Amino acid sequence: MTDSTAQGPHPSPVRVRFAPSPTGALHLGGARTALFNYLFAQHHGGKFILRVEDTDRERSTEESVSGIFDGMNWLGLEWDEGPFYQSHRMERYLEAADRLLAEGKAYRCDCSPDDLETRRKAALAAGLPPRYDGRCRDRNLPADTPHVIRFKNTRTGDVVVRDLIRGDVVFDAAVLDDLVLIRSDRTPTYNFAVVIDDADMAISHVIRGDDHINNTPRQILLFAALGSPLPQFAHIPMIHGTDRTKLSKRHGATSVTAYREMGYLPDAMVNYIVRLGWSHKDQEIFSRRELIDLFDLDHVGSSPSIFNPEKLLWLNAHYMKNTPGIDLLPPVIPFLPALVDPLFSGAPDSGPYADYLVRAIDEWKGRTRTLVELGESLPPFLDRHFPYHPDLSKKGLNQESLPILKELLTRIGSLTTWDHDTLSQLLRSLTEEKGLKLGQVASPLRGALTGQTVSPGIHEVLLLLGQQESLARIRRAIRSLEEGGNP
RNA sequence: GGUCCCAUCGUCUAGUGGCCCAGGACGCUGGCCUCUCACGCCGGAAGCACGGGUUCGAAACCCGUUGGGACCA
Repeated sequence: MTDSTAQGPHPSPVRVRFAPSPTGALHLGGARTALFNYLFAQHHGGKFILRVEDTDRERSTEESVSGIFDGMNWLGLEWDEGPFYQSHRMERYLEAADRLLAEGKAYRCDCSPDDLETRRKAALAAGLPPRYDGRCRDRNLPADTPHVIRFKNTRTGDVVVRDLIRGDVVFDAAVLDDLVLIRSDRTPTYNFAVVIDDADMAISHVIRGDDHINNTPRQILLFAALGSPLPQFAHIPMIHGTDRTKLSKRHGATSVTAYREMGYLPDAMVNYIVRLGWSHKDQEIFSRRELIDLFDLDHVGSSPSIFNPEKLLWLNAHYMKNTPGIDLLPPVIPFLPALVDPLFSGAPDSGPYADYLVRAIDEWKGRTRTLVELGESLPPFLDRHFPYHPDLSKKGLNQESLPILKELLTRIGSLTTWDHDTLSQLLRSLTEEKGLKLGQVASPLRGALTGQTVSPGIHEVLLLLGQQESLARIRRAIRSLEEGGNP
């Protein structure tokens, strides 16, 4: 295996993590972060760890947790370890904070929010940065008074984030605050819990959204204070909506499972989001195997990208067309409408019904872009009672076509073989004898067979429906024309 | 407001100093194929934000400007 990261061979086994806060569904940005972590782990033969950052009990919900798992499963992003929950590790954070306290690397602080606010404003007014002034640093407050635990930050020098995607990002330590590690209610803050977890889980590479890059210098200092080895960092750019702001609910469907409901295939989704920020030369289509073989951090771009639903649609159409009908059957079943007079009885997932459906899917899948469209196209082939499209008389299914339909009824009825060549020859000789173009026969026939103005090729439609059903449908159209003028 | 990041067609991107008066893809568009609709194929319009450097040479390196974004407050 070749190593492709900027900093040479990994000194330790590759262990990456996806660490969502369960405060909503798995959205496109989160899914891409998870995907990049998954692919990186797979590529390097490492481990992909799932960690639920649910320390915010107010905003975290069970629904979000299961929604995130659901989304990851749908996309096929299997994790090797976890899920771990931060809410189950509260004792661990307290213990780590106590150790820092004992080592003089942290201190208790009882400044009230009001005090803090007053001093912050005063600092601002005096033209100073509005950070914590360190009042409690050396007070050695007793443990039995209400307090927060703050990190005793270094105040001089630079903190350099050696980012695999952005290069070195330099922060002035003086602008970093004495950040709170443990709140007065004994819960850990985000930055503290993350560092403890990443250290405990021996994470080798932190691959996450670049909305976290400003947190990184603080985290680096915490790793150092803890005496834990520093992981490598890779901050990937955000995905934006069309208005170029961070993707959120305002931009419409942003959860990945919403796309499942809209009839998208998980492989198309994966292929789309992997190309948002990552590329391999000019290649657009990647199999899962290729992704694992080719993925690297070197070719992750550094500018944010905008979600483009049109391209996702195109990719989905591509995957629909290139997926065997048999594999499209299970996912399309939920999109089939209820039928009035079905050709088959029973469930559509097995037996002759399933066999027929697979053939119908194979005829249609190249003309539909989503499972929703596919599901909508199938009913005329599954149901004897379909309506006639209002444009059909214009398209040729009208009084003038009556003789042709009757001729078709006779000739098709007398066939003893039923294959593409026979049907093709039948239609060819009929058009030649009558001096017609194929369209003048195919169009009314299509209307009679399907009630639709568009369909797969006329021979394929006949083959699919079978001789008896085709004849029944032609008879129905003739009757309807004779009785009602137009169908 | 502070800190940090970003900047190639409308969008996703290739590009790691000469192969680029910039390549691919989506979308748009002209045509071909054709029984309908798609698919497919061939063609077209469309971009290096701006200004300075560095260099024999800059989309690429540096500085600045402008614009955008994220985080914190």
